[in-house]
Amino acid sequence: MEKNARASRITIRTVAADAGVSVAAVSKVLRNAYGVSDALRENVTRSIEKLGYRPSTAARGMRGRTFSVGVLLIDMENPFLPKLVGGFKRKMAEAGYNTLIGVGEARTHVESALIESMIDMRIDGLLLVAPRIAGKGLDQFARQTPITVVGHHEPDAINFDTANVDDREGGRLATVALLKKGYRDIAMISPTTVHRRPGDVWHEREAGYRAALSQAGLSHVARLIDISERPDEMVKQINTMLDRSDVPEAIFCWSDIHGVPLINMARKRGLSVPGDLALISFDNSPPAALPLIELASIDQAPAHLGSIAASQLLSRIEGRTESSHQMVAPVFADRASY
Amino acid sequence: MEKNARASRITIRTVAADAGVSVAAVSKVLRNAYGVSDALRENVTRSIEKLGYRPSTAARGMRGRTFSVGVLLIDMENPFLPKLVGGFKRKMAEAGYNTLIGVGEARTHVESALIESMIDMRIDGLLLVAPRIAGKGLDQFARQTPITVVGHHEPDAINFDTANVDDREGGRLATVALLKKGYRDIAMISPTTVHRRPGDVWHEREAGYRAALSQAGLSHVARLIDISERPDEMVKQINTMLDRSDVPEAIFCWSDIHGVPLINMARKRGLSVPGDLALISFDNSPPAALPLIELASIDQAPAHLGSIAASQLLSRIEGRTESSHQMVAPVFADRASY
DNA sequence: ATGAAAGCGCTAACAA
DNA sequence: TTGTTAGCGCTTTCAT
Repeated sequence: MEKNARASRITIRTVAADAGVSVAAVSKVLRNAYGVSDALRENVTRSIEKLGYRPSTAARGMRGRTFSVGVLLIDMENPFLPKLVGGFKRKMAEAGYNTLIGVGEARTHVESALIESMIDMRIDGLLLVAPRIAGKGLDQFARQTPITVVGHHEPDAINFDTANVDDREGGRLATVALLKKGYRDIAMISPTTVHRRPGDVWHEREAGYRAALSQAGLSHVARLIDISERPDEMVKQINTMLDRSDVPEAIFCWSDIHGVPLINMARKRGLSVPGDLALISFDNSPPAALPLIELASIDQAPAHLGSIAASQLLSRIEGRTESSHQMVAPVFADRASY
Repeated sequence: MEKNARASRITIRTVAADAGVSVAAVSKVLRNAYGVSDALRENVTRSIEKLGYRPSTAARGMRGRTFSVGVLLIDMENPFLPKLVGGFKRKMAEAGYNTLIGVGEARTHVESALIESMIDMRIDGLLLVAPRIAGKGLDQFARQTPITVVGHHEPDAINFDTANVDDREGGRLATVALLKKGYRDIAMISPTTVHRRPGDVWHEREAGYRAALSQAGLSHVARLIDISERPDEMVKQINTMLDRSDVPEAIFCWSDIHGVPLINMARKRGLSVPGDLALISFDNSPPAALPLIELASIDQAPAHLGSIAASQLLSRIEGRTESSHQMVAPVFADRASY
């Protein structure tokens, strides 16, 4: 450290000296520990405020809790995420916890590094949002810190919790809505080629799509159209699809990430949505609701989901060991795109 | 801690024992410190890898660096931010630093709590993006950790650095573009009533707007239209504005946050943009580029800005004490909205 | 070149 | 109820 001239810190010892008590006494007041007289508490509190003392999280982390939790986001660009994080953060704040966020960039080694780094900082728990790491990898980390996962189903996991929208039901809702309008040629757009693992949300959404078709006796029309996660490739793929002669009547798109560009590009080509192409998507992110877009979408109630995840994490931190796997009901954001 | 059965940690002592050396030796290898033989280094490195040892950031923070930096974001919703953070994060990662993000919600006390919490975790430096805290408040924090500020001008600050787009020039560019098209009745939309402090970006953008009008001999037409930061109020205000009989010919909007809803609502009402209303905005965030929106906007080169901020922070961490205040040139993202 | 030992700022037994 | 004290996992003199 080049410059150690940075304001010399006020430590627990400074406070103890000022209040004329032991450091243990100050520590107890800090932690609301049992067995402190009102007089002592008040005395210490006064000193703390007078000196503007703040306990060092780093030092606390070496023994007890840091009262900080981490969130690992798959990326920052998905406009669906802010509300999720907001709901989580609010609930954690009520319980006195700070929320720190890391971005995993959908790359497993970035994710691992970040998770390890947060564990090494002694955060008290971790929320993973649509992590690439799954199964045994998660279990491994769950041994080191309480973990809740959102955006990935793993109903049999016992060492960590999950909170998800019922993705299957969401896929079913969307498909049924299209069927009710009389569409029969209904395709689904989804990343079908990369990173497929059981528990991934697009598996579930696809299952709902197939279930709805099946129930309508239309299993044979099921058609999956692959889409890349890279923006430039995605644009190409959408163009290719729209160029073809067999453009579906209706499309259920696994996420607004792809649904919003699709509706934009289709209309820009002069296609009428829903006239020439009906479209329902997933996530109900803010862009889908823009007046010029009006894309029908399945809402995940993200703030609520975040709040549930926070509750799970809090109780894990408090010592719960049985796993909790929660699902919330999707809500159809009905708009004129189908 | 209820459950301390969590896998007992591999510490520096475990490694030292395994390698048959002292903890000091291991620490030196860890930090690439001076005076370690190749044999010892290799020996220790082998043990570290064999045991899968990772140093505790919390413990490190008590003495040396944590190799983690914090980012304080004003919010997560602004689609302009991800690229900024991405550029910053990439550069910091190259230098071996981890990036942790906090969200200040545009509320000074949330910001303070978060900054303090990050300082208490012993992060090595801090990037503040459009903070509400300014001036002396920033100086106070800058005494405790290296700080770089983006999205807020404070060219005279000596204890921290700033990196910004030339907001004034951006405002000028936008206004000149409107003037060149022949518009004369050009208004600016900006939050004029709340939280105004010198250095805020909208001051600068407004100055550029006024400068352009002035140069065209049109100072007298300058008209500021206030806009709220709360989404619901904002919608009301835009409706009110569009209801009036004196809707401007052209509008320079301080940010896409408001420009995107505006162009949506205007067109939804049947107004042609640019036919009935010309519009140029600021930030060039992804929604502005959507085919159905095509909103001309001033680009801040956010990834570059983030990268510059990272360089500043790194050199501060290395001990630089003179301040650095950098500006990058704005780029006009020319689209058919004016 | 290597190691012993004294902290860093806290928490938590344990004593008083 | 309060204080003493032994760590937590590291870094960093200072000896050797």
